[in-house]
Amino acid sequence: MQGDAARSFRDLCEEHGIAVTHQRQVLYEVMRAMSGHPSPEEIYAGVRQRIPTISLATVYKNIHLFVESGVLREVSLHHGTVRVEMTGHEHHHVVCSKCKSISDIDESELGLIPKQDRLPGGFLVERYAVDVIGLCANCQQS
Amino acid sequence: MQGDAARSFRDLCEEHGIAVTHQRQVLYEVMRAMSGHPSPEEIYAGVRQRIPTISLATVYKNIHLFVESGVLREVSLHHGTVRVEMTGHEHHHVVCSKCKSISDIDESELGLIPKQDRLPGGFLVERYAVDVIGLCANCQQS
DNA sequence: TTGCGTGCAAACTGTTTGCAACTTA
DNA sequence: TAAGTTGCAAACAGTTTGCACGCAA
Repeated sequence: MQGDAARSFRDLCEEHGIAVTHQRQVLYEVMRAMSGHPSPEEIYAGVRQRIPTISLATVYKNIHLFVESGVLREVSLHHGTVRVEMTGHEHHHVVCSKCKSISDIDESELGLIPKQDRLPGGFLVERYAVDVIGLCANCQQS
Repeated sequence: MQGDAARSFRDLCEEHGIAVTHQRQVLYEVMRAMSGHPSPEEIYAGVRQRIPTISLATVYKNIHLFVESGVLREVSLHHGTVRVEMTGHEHHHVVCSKCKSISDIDESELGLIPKQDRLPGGFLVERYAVDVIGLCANCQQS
């Protein structure tokens, strides 16, 4: 397992021509293990458990690098800080407008979205990001 | 026209129990006249043409107020700063992942999205916000 | 008149940058 | 060894807050 993850990360770096450093490897593993949509601070806290001397600046620099490489995806969720998630299976987000909690929803649960590859005007579609906004079960009570 | 806008703004304030100040009225009119998804700074710049002494803090405070009242909607678009838009006809957003430009797209142009009022788990849906992410015509050339 | 709203300045938060020391390839 | 990466500290941008004064109701 460890071996597999290490290998694929090594490959990933090779693909994108970036160096394999201890920090990056741990960052990657920590983010893999984190569910949800962690903020840079949360990732920083996680990595610090294994590399106490890591700098927040390094975390930011590598988050950007990973986003550019396509390892991470930047998620835009009516939030104050940056949130990221590992790129993986297609899903969308359910956001409570009151408590701001976020959960994932599978595309199949949402009902099929009629996707177009190209929009009038020549826009080339990469993906659709759907946020379902409303009230979660808890917040409906108040 | 002027009269209508002033009247409806007055009503809006009454509905929400907030005072009608000169600043708020101008803010509202300026934002109405702005197309797209202005940032607080842009709104500030616009209002300053008519009230040069207005404070940025006032702009922020009233943006929050308007968002809470439902006059404005906070838009979440892979951007560094807050963006808002007037609430009005339903539309979604097309975002270029390279140059970060944003344009609106009407729901009808997008193809129908099968909307549910409730999601498994009891989540009560208010609305769907769809971001179509990809490359605009310009950015495809490079 | 009373309380809400404004403007100012200072504080804060999240993020970015410059640079010397150190690792990776 | 050369190029890329790290950690630190300082700089920044956007946003928020506290408070005295002023205006709407």
